[in-house]
Amino acid sequence: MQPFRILIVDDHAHAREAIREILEEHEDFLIIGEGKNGEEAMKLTEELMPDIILMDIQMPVMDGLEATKRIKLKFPYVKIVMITVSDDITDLFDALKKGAQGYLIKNIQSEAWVDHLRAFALDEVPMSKEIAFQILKEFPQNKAVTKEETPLSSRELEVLQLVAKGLSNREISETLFISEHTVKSHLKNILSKLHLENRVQLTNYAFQQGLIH
Amino acid sequence: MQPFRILIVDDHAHAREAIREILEEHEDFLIIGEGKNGEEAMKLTEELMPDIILMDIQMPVMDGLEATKRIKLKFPYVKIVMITVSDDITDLFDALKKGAQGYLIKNIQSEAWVDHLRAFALDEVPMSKEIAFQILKEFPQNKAVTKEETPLSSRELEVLQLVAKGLSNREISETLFISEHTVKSHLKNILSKLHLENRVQLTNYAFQQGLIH
DNA sequence: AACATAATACCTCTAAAGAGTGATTTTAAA
DNA sequence: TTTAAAATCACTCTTTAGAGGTATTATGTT
Repeated sequence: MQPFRILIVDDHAHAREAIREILEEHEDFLIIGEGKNGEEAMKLTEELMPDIILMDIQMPVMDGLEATKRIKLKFPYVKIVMITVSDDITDLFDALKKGAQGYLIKNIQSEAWVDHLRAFALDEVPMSKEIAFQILKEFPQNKAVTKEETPLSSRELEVLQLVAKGLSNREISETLFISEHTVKSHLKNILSKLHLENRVQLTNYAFQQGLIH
Repeated sequence: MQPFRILIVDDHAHAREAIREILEEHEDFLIIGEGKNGEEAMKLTEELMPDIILMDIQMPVMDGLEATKRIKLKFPYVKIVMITVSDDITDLFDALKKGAQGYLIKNIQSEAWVDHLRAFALDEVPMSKEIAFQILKEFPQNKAVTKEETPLSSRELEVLQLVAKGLSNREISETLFISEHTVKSHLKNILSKLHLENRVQLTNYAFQQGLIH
Protein backbone atom coordinates (compact mmCIF):
# COMPACT_ATOMS: atom_id res chain seq x y z
CA MET A 1 0.00 0.00 0.00
CA GLN A 2 1.47 3.30 -1.15
CA PRO A 3 1.14 6.27 1.22
CA PHE A 4 -0.97 9.25 0.16
CA ARG A 5 1.33 11.95 -1.22
CA ILE A 6 0.47 15.25 0.39
CA LEU A 7 1.26 18.84 -0.56
CA ILE A 8 0.75 21.46 2.15
CA VAL A 9 0.01 25.05 1.15
CA ASP A 10 -0.19 27.66 3.91
CA ASP A 11 1.46 31.04 4.32
CA HIS A 12 2.18 30.49 8.01
CA ALA A 13 5.24 28.33 8.61
CA HIS A 14 3.98 27.35 12.05
CA ALA A 15 0.71 26.12 10.56
CA ARG A 16 2.59 23.96 8.05
CA GLU A 17 4.78 22.66 10.84
CA ALA A 18 1.76 21.73 12.95
CA ILE A 19 0.22 19.75 10.13
CA ARG A 20 3.53 18.08 9.34
CA GLU A 21 3.93 16.96 12.97
CA ILE A 22 0.51 15.39 12.98
CA LEU A 23 0.83 13.62 9.65
CA GLU A 24 4.36 12.35 10.22
CA GLU A 25 3.02 10.10 12.94
CA HIS A 26 1.03 8.23 10.33
CA GLU A 27 2.72 5.98 7.82
CA ASP A 28 -0.03 6.21 5.25
CA PHE A 29 0.64 9.90 4.69
CA LEU A 30 3.78 11.27 3.08
CA ILE A 31 4.41 15.01 2.85
CA ILE A 32 6.15 15.59 -0.45
CA GLY A 33 6.18 19.38 -0.47
CA GLU A 34 5.18 22.69 1.08
CA GLY A 35 4.15 26.00 -0.47
CA LYS A 36 3.49 29.48 0.88
CA ASN A 37 0.86 30.73 -1.56
CA GLY A 38 -1.36 29.84 -4.51
CA GLU A 39 1.31 30.47 -7.09
CA GLU A 40 3.72 28.09 -5.43
CA ALA A 41 0.88 25.60 -5.10
CA MET A 42 0.39 25.53 -8.85
CA LYS A 43 4.10 25.17 -9.57
CA LEU A 44 4.52 22.42 -6.98
CA THR A 45 1.46 20.54 -8.16
CA GLU A 46 2.84 20.35 -11.67
CA GLU A 47 6.25 19.23 -10.40
CA LEU A 48 5.23 16.80 -7.71
CA MET A 49 1.80 15.47 -8.78
CA PRO A 50 0.45 15.06 -5.23
CA ASP A 51 -2.56 12.90 -4.43
CA ILE A 52 -3.98 15.45 -2.04
CA ILE A 53 -3.39 19.16 -1.49
CA LEU A 54 -4.10 20.68 1.90
CA MET A 55 -4.77 24.28 1.00
CA ASP A 56 -5.21 27.31 3.22
CA ILE A 57 -7.83 29.80 2.07
CA GLN A 58 -6.31 33.07 3.25
CA MET A 59 -2.91 33.60 1.60
CA PRO A 60 -0.97 36.44 -0.07
CA VAL A 61 -0.12 36.63 -3.82
CA MET A 62 -2.80 34.13 -4.81
CA ASP A 63 -5.36 32.87 -2.33
CA GLY A 64 -6.42 29.28 -1.86
CA LEU A 65 -9.74 29.59 -3.66
CA GLU A 66 -8.21 30.98 -6.83
CA ALA A 67 -5.42 28.42 -6.70
CA THR A 68 -7.93 25.62 -6.22
CA LYS A 69 -9.92 26.71 -9.23
CA ARG A 70 -6.88 26.87 -11.47
CA ILE A 71 -5.36 23.64 -10.26
CA LYS A 72 -8.61 21.71 -10.71
CA LEU A 73 -8.87 22.95 -14.28
CA LYS A 74 -5.45 21.63 -15.16
CA PHE A 75 -5.30 18.64 -12.84
CA PRO A 76 -8.83 17.46 -12.18
CA TYR A 77 -7.67 14.24 -10.59
CA VAL A 78 -5.96 15.98 -7.66
CA LYS A 79 -7.95 16.08 -4.46
CA ILE A 80 -7.94 19.39 -2.67
CA VAL A 81 -8.91 19.89 0.95
CA MET A 82 -9.34 23.43 2.17
CA ILE A 83 -7.97 24.12 5.62
CA THR A 84 -9.11 27.18 7.50
CA VAL A 85 -9.76 28.59 10.94
CA SER A 86 -13.12 29.87 9.85
CA ASP A 87 -16.23 27.78 10.17
CA ASP A 88 -18.34 30.09 8.06
CA ILE A 89 -20.45 28.03 5.71
CA THR A 90 -20.18 30.55 2.88
CA ASP A 91 -16.45 29.84 2.74
CA LEU A 92 -17.30 26.19 2.26
CA PHE A 93 -19.51 27.00 -0.69
CA ASP A 94 -16.80 29.11 -2.18
CA ALA A 95 -14.27 26.33 -1.80
CA LEU A 96 -16.52 23.67 -3.27
CA LYS A 97 -17.50 25.94 -6.11
CA LYS A 98 -13.85 26.32 -7.00
CA GLY A 99 -13.42 22.57 -7.09
CA ALA A 100 -12.28 21.54 -3.62
CA GLN A 101 -13.70 18.21 -2.50
CA GLY A 102 -13.14 18.59 1.19
CA TYR A 103 -13.09 21.02 4.02
CA LEU A 104 -11.36 20.75 7.36
CA ILE A 105 -11.29 23.12 10.29
CA LYS A 106 -7.79 23.70 11.62
CA ASN A 107 -8.56 23.67 15.33
CA ILE A 108 -9.67 20.12 15.74
CA GLN A 109 -8.23 17.23 17.71
CA SER A 110 -5.42 15.83 15.65
CA GLU A 111 -6.58 12.21 15.62
CA ALA A 112 -10.06 13.04 14.41
CA TRP A 113 -8.45 15.31 11.86
CA VAL A 114 -6.30 12.53 10.47
CA ASP A 115 -9.22 10.13 10.44
CA HIS A 116 -11.25 12.54 8.39
CA LEU A 117 -8.42 13.09 5.97
CA ARG A 118 -7.90 9.36 5.56
CA ALA A 119 -11.59 8.72 4.97
CA PHE A 120 -11.51 11.46 2.38
CA ALA A 121 -8.40 10.05 0.72
CA LEU A 122 -10.13 6.69 0.41
CA ASP A 123 -13.18 8.25 -1.23
CA GLU A 124 -15.38 7.37 1.69
CA VAL A 125 -16.86 10.83 2.04
CA PRO A 126 -18.41 11.89 -1.23
CA MET A 127 -19.83 15.35 -1.46
CA SER A 128 -23.33 15.00 -0.11
CA LYS A 129 -26.46 15.72 -2.07
CA GLU A 130 -27.49 18.35 0.45
CA ILE A 131 -24.29 20.27 -0.10
CA ALA A 132 -24.62 19.98 -3.85
CA PHE A 133 -28.11 21.35 -3.53
CA GLN A 134 -27.04 24.30 -1.45
CA ILE A 135 -24.32 25.15 -3.92
CA LEU A 136 -26.73 24.96 -6.79
CA LYS A 137 -29.05 27.25 -4.89
CA GLU A 138 -26.38 29.76 -4.11
CA PHE A 139 -24.57 29.69 -7.45
CA PRO A 140 -26.99 28.81 -10.18
CA GLN A 141 -24.78 30.40 -12.81
CA ASN A 142 -21.34 28.97 -12.24
CA LYS A 143 -20.93 27.45 -15.67
CA ALA A 144 -19.86 30.43 -17.74
CA VAL A 145 -16.70 30.77 -15.72
CA THR A 146 -15.62 27.24 -16.45
CA LYS A 147 -16.19 27.40 -20.15
CA GLU A 148 -14.01 30.44 -20.62
CA GLU A 149 -11.16 29.09 -18.59
CA THR A 150 -10.85 25.56 -19.84
CA PRO A 151 -7.38 24.91 -21.22
CA LEU A 152 -9.04 23.24 -24.21
CA SER A 153 -9.59 24.68 -27.67
CA SER A 154 -13.12 24.92 -29.00
CA ARG A 155 -12.59 21.95 -31.28
CA GLU A 156 -11.24 19.91 -28.40
CA LEU A 157 -14.31 20.86 -26.41
CA GLU A 158 -16.51 19.54 -29.20
CA VAL A 159 -14.65 16.26 -29.22
CA LEU A 160 -14.79 16.05 -25.44
CA GLN A 161 -18.54 16.44 -25.43
CA LEU A 162 -19.05 13.71 -28.00
CA VAL A 163 -16.72 11.38 -26.13
CA ALA A 164 -18.60 12.07 -22.92
CA LYS A 165 -21.89 11.24 -24.58
CA GLY A 166 -20.63 7.75 -25.28
CA LEU A 167 -19.72 7.92 -28.95
CA SER A 168 -16.79 5.90 -30.29
CA ASN A 169 -13.92 7.58 -32.09
CA ARG A 170 -15.32 6.41 -35.40
CA GLU A 171 -18.76 7.86 -34.63
CA ILE A 172 -17.17 11.13 -33.59
CA SER A 173 -15.17 11.29 -36.80
CA GLU A 174 -18.37 10.79 -38.79
CA THR A 175 -20.20 13.42 -36.78
CA LEU A 176 -17.51 16.05 -37.24
CA PHE A 177 -16.54 15.02 -40.79
CA ILE A 178 -12.90 14.45 -39.89
CA SER A 179 -10.77 11.32 -39.91
CA GLU A 180 -10.59 8.92 -37.00
CA HIS A 181 -6.88 9.74 -36.82
CA THR A 182 -7.73 13.34 -36.08
CA VAL A 183 -10.19 12.37 -33.40
CA LYS A 184 -7.51 10.29 -31.77
CA SER A 185 -5.08 13.19 -31.95
CA HIS A 186 -7.55 15.54 -30.30
CA LEU A 187 -8.45 13.02 -27.64
CA LYS A 188 -4.79 12.34 -26.94
CA ASN A 189 -4.18 16.06 -26.44
CA ILE A 190 -7.30 16.47 -24.30
CA LEU A 191 -6.35 13.65 -21.96
CA SER A 192 -2.83 14.98 -21.76
CA LYS A 193 -3.93 18.55 -21.01
CA LEU A 194 -6.27 17.43 -18.26
CA HIS A 195 -3.91 14.77 -16.95
CA LEU A 196 -6.55 12.09 -17.27
CA GLU A 197 -6.14 8.49 -18.36
CA ASN A 198 -9.21 7.42 -20.27
CA ARG A 199 -12.55 8.49 -21.66
CA VAL A 200 -14.55 7.51 -18.62
CA GLN A 201 -12.50 9.82 -16.43
CA LEU A 202 -13.02 12.47 -19.08
CA THR A 203 -16.76 11.85 -18.84
CA ASN A 204 -16.58 12.40 -15.10
CA TYR A 205 -14.77 15.65 -15.73
CA ALA A 206 -17.40 16.73 -18.25
CA PHE A 207 -20.22 16.05 -15.81
CA GLN A 208 -18.50 17.77 -12.93
CA GLN A 209 -17.68 20.82 -15.03
CA GLY A 210 -21.21 20.94 -16.36
CA LEU A 211 -19.99 20.50 -19.92
CA ILE A 212 -22.69 17.97 -20.69
CA HIS A 213 -26.27 17.73 -19.58
CA MET B 1 -30.16 9.34 -42.68
CA GLN B 2 -32.38 6.88 -40.85
CA PRO B 3 -35.79 8.16 -39.69
CA PHE B 4 -36.51 8.38 -35.97
CA ARG B 5 -38.47 5.32 -34.91
CA ILE B 6 -41.48 6.40 -32.88
CA LEU B 7 -43.77 4.52 -30.52
CA ILE B 8 -47.05 6.24 -29.62
CA VAL B 9 -48.76 5.40 -26.33
CA ASP B 10 -52.16 6.91 -25.65
CA ASP B 11 -55.47 5.38 -24.55
CA HIS B 12 -57.52 7.47 -26.95
CA ALA B 13 -57.47 6.12 -30.48
CA HIS B 14 -58.33 9.52 -31.92
CA ALA B 15 -55.35 11.08 -30.14
CA ARG B 16 -53.00 8.45 -31.62
CA GLU B 17 -54.55 9.03 -35.02
CA ALA B 18 -54.01 12.78 -34.76
CA ILE B 19 -50.34 12.33 -33.96
CA ARG B 20 -49.93 9.77 -36.70
CA GLU B 21 -51.41 12.13 -39.27
CA ILE B 22 -49.00 14.88 -38.28
CA LEU B 23 -45.91 12.72 -38.23
CA GLU B 24 -46.64 10.83 -41.44
CA GLU B 25 -46.15 14.04 -43.36
CA HIS B 26 -42.53 14.05 -42.27
CA GLU B 27 -40.08 11.59 -43.71
CA ASP B 28 -37.68 11.75 -40.80
CA PHE B 29 -40.24 10.20 -38.46
CA LEU B 30 -41.45 6.63 -38.69
CA ILE B 31 -44.23 5.31 -36.46
CA ILE B 32 -43.33 1.73 -35.64
CA GLY B 33 -46.04 0.98 -33.10
CA GLU B 34 -48.95 2.11 -30.96
CA GLY B 35 -50.01 1.20 -27.44
CA LYS B 36 -53.07 1.91 -25.29
CA ASN B 37 -51.51 1.90 -21.80
CA GLY B 38 -48.30 1.65 -19.81
CA GLU B 39 -48.24 -2.12 -19.83
CA GLU B 40 -48.41 -2.25 -23.61
CA ALA B 41 -45.76 0.46 -23.74
CA MET B 42 -43.31 -1.75 -21.86
CA LYS B 43 -44.02 -4.79 -23.99
CA LEU B 44 -43.75 -2.84 -27.23
CA THR B 45 -40.55 -1.09 -26.17
CA GLU B 46 -38.86 -4.40 -25.58
CA GLU B 47 -40.08 -5.77 -28.91
CA LEU B 48 -39.56 -2.76 -31.12
CA MET B 49 -36.70 -0.79 -29.52
CA PRO B 50 -38.00 2.64 -30.55
CA ASP B 51 -35.80 5.73 -30.55
CA ILE B 52 -38.48 7.89 -29.02
CA ILE B 53 -41.69 7.15 -27.12
CA LEU B 54 -44.53 9.65 -27.15
CA MET B 55 -46.32 8.85 -23.92
CA ASP B 56 -49.62 10.09 -22.59
CA ILE B 57 -49.76 10.70 -18.85
CA GLN B 58 -53.35 9.81 -18.07
CA MET B 59 -54.03 6.17 -19.01
CA PRO B 60 -55.81 3.12 -17.53
CA VAL B 61 -54.04 -0.05 -16.25
CA MET B 62 -50.67 1.64 -15.91
CA ASP B 63 -50.26 5.39 -16.33
CA GLY B 64 -47.58 7.14 -18.33
CA LEU B 65 -45.50 8.20 -15.35
CA GLU B 66 -45.17 4.70 -13.95
CA ALA B 67 -44.46 3.30 -17.39
CA THR B 68 -41.80 5.94 -18.00
CA LYS B 69 -40.05 5.11 -14.75
CA ARG B 70 -39.98 1.40 -15.50
CA ILE B 71 -38.96 1.77 -19.11
CA LYS B 72 -36.10 4.13 -18.29
CA LEU B 73 -34.77 1.67 -15.74
CA LYS B 74 -34.57 -1.11 -18.28
CA PHE B 75 -33.88 0.90 -21.41
CA PRO B 76 -32.10 4.08 -20.41
CA TYR B 77 -31.19 4.95 -23.98
CA VAL B 78 -34.81 5.40 -25.06
CA LYS B 79 -36.02 8.96 -25.19
CA ILE B 80 -39.45 9.55 -23.75
CA VAL B 81 -41.59 12.59 -24.41
CA MET B 82 -44.70 13.04 -22.30
CA ILE B 83 -47.74 14.26 -24.16
CA THR B 84 -50.63 15.76 -22.28
CA VAL B 85 -53.43 18.28 -22.43
CA SER B 86 -52.46 19.67 -19.07
CA ASP B 87 -50.01 22.50 -18.73
CA ASP B 88 -49.62 22.11 -14.97
CA ILE B 89 -45.97 22.42 -14.10
CA THR B 90 -46.16 19.85 -11.32
CA ASP B 91 -46.95 17.24 -13.95
CA LEU B 92 -43.76 18.22 -15.72
CA PHE B 93 -41.74 17.65 -12.57
CA ASP B 94 -43.36 14.31 -12.12
CA ALA B 95 -42.55 13.29 -15.66
CA LEU B 96 -38.95 14.40 -15.48
CA LYS B 97 -38.51 12.74 -12.12
CA LYS B 98 -39.63 9.48 -13.65
CA GLY B 99 -37.06 9.83 -16.41
CA ALA B 100 -38.80 11.56 -19.29
CA GLN B 101 -36.56 13.93 -21.18
CA GLY B 102 -39.22 15.98 -22.88
CA TYR B 103 -42.64 17.39 -22.50
CA LEU B 104 -45.08 18.48 -25.16
CA ILE B 105 -48.53 19.95 -24.91
CA LYS B 106 -51.04 18.28 -27.20
CA ASN B 107 -52.94 21.32 -28.39
CA ILE B 108 -50.22 23.07 -30.29
CA GLN B 109 -49.86 23.94 -33.95
CA SER B 110 -48.67 20.80 -35.66
CA GLU B 111 -45.64 22.31 -37.39
CA ALA B 112 -44.22 23.79 -34.22
CA TRP B 113 -44.93 20.49 -32.55
CA VAL B 114 -42.94 18.53 -35.09
CA ASP B 115 -40.11 21.06 -34.95
CA HIS B 116 -39.86 20.65 -31.22
CA LEU B 117 -39.87 16.90 -31.49
CA ARG B 118 -37.14 16.97 -34.11
CA ALA B 119 -34.97 19.30 -32.08
CA PHE B 120 -35.43 16.97 -29.17
CA ALA B 121 -34.58 13.89 -31.23
CA LEU B 122 -31.36 15.56 -32.34
CA ASP B 123 -30.36 16.30 -28.75
CA GLU B 124 -30.66 20.01 -29.31
CA VAL B 125 -32.79 20.63 -26.27
CA PRO B 126 -31.02 19.32 -23.20
CA MET B 127 -32.83 19.48 -19.92
CA SER B 128 -32.06 22.95 -18.64
CA LYS B 129 -30.22 23.70 -15.43
CA GLU B 130 -33.23 25.61 -14.15
CA ILE B 131 -35.45 22.58 -14.51
CA ALA B 132 -32.89 20.35 -12.89
CA PHE B 133 -32.74 22.78 -10.03
CA GLN B 134 -36.47 22.88 -9.56
CA ILE B 135 -36.65 19.13 -9.54
CA LEU B 136 -33.92 18.94 -6.98
CA LYS B 137 -35.82 21.44 -4.89
CA GLU B 138 -39.07 19.59 -5.14
CA PHE B 139 -37.71 16.07 -4.77
CA PRO B 140 -34.54 16.14 -2.71
CA GLN B 141 -34.90 12.45 -1.85
CA ASN B 142 -35.43 10.73 -5.15
CA LYS B 143 -32.43 8.43 -4.95
CA ALA B 144 -33.69 5.66 -2.68
CA VAL B 145 -36.36 4.78 -5.18
CA THR B 146 -33.88 4.25 -7.93
CA LYS B 147 -31.50 2.12 -5.94
CA GLU B 148 -34.17 -0.37 -4.95
CA GLU B 149 -35.53 -0.75 -8.41
CA THR B 150 -32.43 -1.08 -10.50
CA PRO B 151 -32.46 -4.31 -12.46
CA LEU B 152 -28.87 -4.87 -11.35
CA SER B 153 -27.63 -7.12 -8.59
CA SER B 154 -25.64 -5.61 -5.75
CA ARG B 155 -22.39 -6.98 -7.12
CA GLU B 156 -23.16 -5.57 -10.53
CA LEU B 157 -23.84 -2.23 -8.90
CA GLU B 158 -20.40 -2.33 -7.30
CA VAL B 159 -18.78 -3.04 -10.64
CA LEU B 160 -20.82 -0.30 -12.29
CA GLN B 161 -19.64 2.27 -9.78
CA LEU B 162 -15.99 1.38 -10.26
CA VAL B 163 -16.36 1.47 -14.03
CA ALA B 164 -18.02 4.87 -13.79
CA LYS B 165 -15.18 6.20 -11.67
CA GLY B 166 -12.78 5.50 -14.52
CA LEU B 167 -11.08 2.30 -13.40
CA SER B 168 -9.98 -0.29 -15.95
CA ASN B 169 -11.21 -3.87 -15.76
CA ARG B 170 -7.89 -4.93 -14.30
CA GLU B 171 -8.05 -2.27 -11.59
CA ILE B 172 -11.59 -3.29 -10.76
CA SER B 173 -10.57 -6.93 -10.49
CA GLU B 174 -7.80 -5.95 -8.07
CA THR B 175 -10.15 -3.80 -6.04
CA LEU B 176 -12.77 -6.51 -5.67
CA PHE B 177 -10.32 -9.44 -5.46
CA ILE B 178 -11.83 -11.26 -8.41
CA SER B 179 -10.44 -12.16 -11.82
CA GLU B 180 -10.54 -9.81 -14.77
CA HIS B 181 -12.66 -12.44 -16.54
CA THR B 182 -15.31 -12.04 -13.89
CA VAL B 183 -15.28 -8.29 -14.19
CA LYS B 184 -15.80 -8.65 -17.92
CA SER B 185 -18.69 -11.02 -17.31
CA HIS B 186 -20.36 -8.62 -14.93
CA LEU B 187 -19.83 -5.68 -17.23
CA LYS B 188 -21.19 -7.62 -20.17
CA ASN B 189 -24.33 -8.43 -18.19
CA ILE B 190 -24.69 -4.87 -16.95
CA LEU B 191 -24.45 -3.40 -20.44
CA SER B 192 -26.87 -5.98 -21.70
CA LYS B 193 -29.41 -5.38 -18.93
CA LEU B 194 -29.34 -1.65 -19.44
CA HIS B 195 -29.16 -1.91 -23.21
CA LEU B 196 -26.06 0.25 -23.36
CA GLU B 197 -23.03 -0.11 -25.61
CA ASN B 198 -19.95 0.95 -23.69
CA ARG B 199 -18.58 2.15 -20.36
CA VAL B 200 -18.93 5.83 -21.14
CA GLN B 201 -22.65 5.43 -21.71
CA LEU B 202 -22.74 3.49 -18.46
CA THR B 203 -21.00 6.40 -16.75
CA ASN B 204 -23.69 8.72 -18.06
CA TYR B 205 -26.31 6.39 -16.64
CA ALA B 206 -24.56 6.32 -13.27
CA PHE B 207 -24.43 10.10 -13.10
CA GLN B 208 -28.02 10.55 -14.17
CA GLN B 209 -29.25 7.96 -11.69
CA GLY B 210 -27.17 9.50 -8.93
CA LEU B 211 -25.22 6.28 -8.45
CA ILE B 212 -21.94 8.14 -8.24
CA HIS B 213 -21.03 11.46 -6.74
C1' DA C 1 8.00 38.54 -41.46
C1' DA C 2 8.46 35.38 -37.91
C1' DC C 3 6.26 32.69 -34.51
C1' DA C 4 2.82 30.12 -32.07
C1' DT C 5 -1.22 27.57 -31.88
C1' DA C 6 -4.94 24.97 -33.72
C1' DA C 7 -6.63 21.61 -36.72
C1' DT C 8 -5.82 18.19 -39.64
C1' DA C 9 -3.84 13.47 -40.92
C1' DC C 10 -0.92 9.19 -41.01
C1' DC C 11 1.91 5.41 -39.01
C1' DT C 12 3.13 1.70 -35.68
C1' DC C 13 2.40 -0.92 -31.75
C1' DT C 14 0.42 -2.58 -27.37
C1' DA C 15 -3.18 -2.85 -24.29
C1' DA C 16 -7.88 -2.86 -23.31
C1' DA C 17 -12.59 -3.52 -24.30
C1' DG C 18 -16.31 -6.08 -25.77
C1' DA C 19 -19.00 -10.14 -28.21
C1' DG C 20 -19.89 -14.92 -28.02
C1' DT C 21 -20.06 -19.35 -25.64
C1' DG C 22 -19.77 -22.30 -21.96
C1' DA C 23 -19.32 -23.90 -17.30
C1' DT C 24 -19.06 -24.34 -12.04
C1' DT C 25 -20.38 -23.05 -7.45
C1' DT C 26 -22.87 -20.60 -4.12
C1' DT C 27 -27.04 -18.61 -2.45
C1' DA C 28 -31.74 -17.82 -2.14
C1' DA C 29 -36.40 -18.77 -3.12
C1' DA C 30 -40.48 -21.51 -4.37
C1' DT D 1 -35.83 -30.15 -2.56
C1' DT D 2 -35.83 -28.82 -7.00
C1' DT D 3 -35.35 -24.45 -9.27
C1' DA D 4 -33.62 -20.02 -10.33
C1' DA D 5 -30.42 -16.36 -9.78
C1' DA D 6 -26.05 -14.63 -8.69
C1' DA D 7 -21.19 -14.86 -8.72
C1' DT D 8 -17.36 -16.83 -10.29
C1' DC D 9 -13.81 -18.19 -14.08
C1' DA D 10 -12.09 -19.48 -18.82
C1' DC D 11 -11.13 -19.31 -23.84
C1' DT D 12 -11.43 -17.24 -28.46
C1' DC D 13 -11.80 -13.58 -31.48
C1' DT D 14 -12.54 -8.81 -33.27
C1' DT D 15 -12.66 -4.15 -32.52
C1' DT D 16 -11.43 -0.10 -30.13
C1' DA D 17 -8.55 2.70 -27.36
C1' DG D 18 -4.49 4.78 -26.27
C1' DA D 19 0.83 5.84 -26.38
C1' DG D 20 4.31 7.75 -29.17
C1' DG D 21 6.02 9.89 -33.02
C1' DT D 22 5.83 12.94 -37.25
C1' DA D 23 4.07 16.21 -40.56
C1' DT D 24 1.21 19.69 -43.18
C1' DT D 25 -1.76 23.61 -43.46
C1' DA D 26 -4.32 27.35 -41.86
C1' DT D 27 -5.00 31.09 -38.63
C1' DG D 28 -3.77 34.32 -36.07
C1' DT D 29 -0.38 37.25 -33.11
C1' DT D 30 3.55 39.67 -31.99
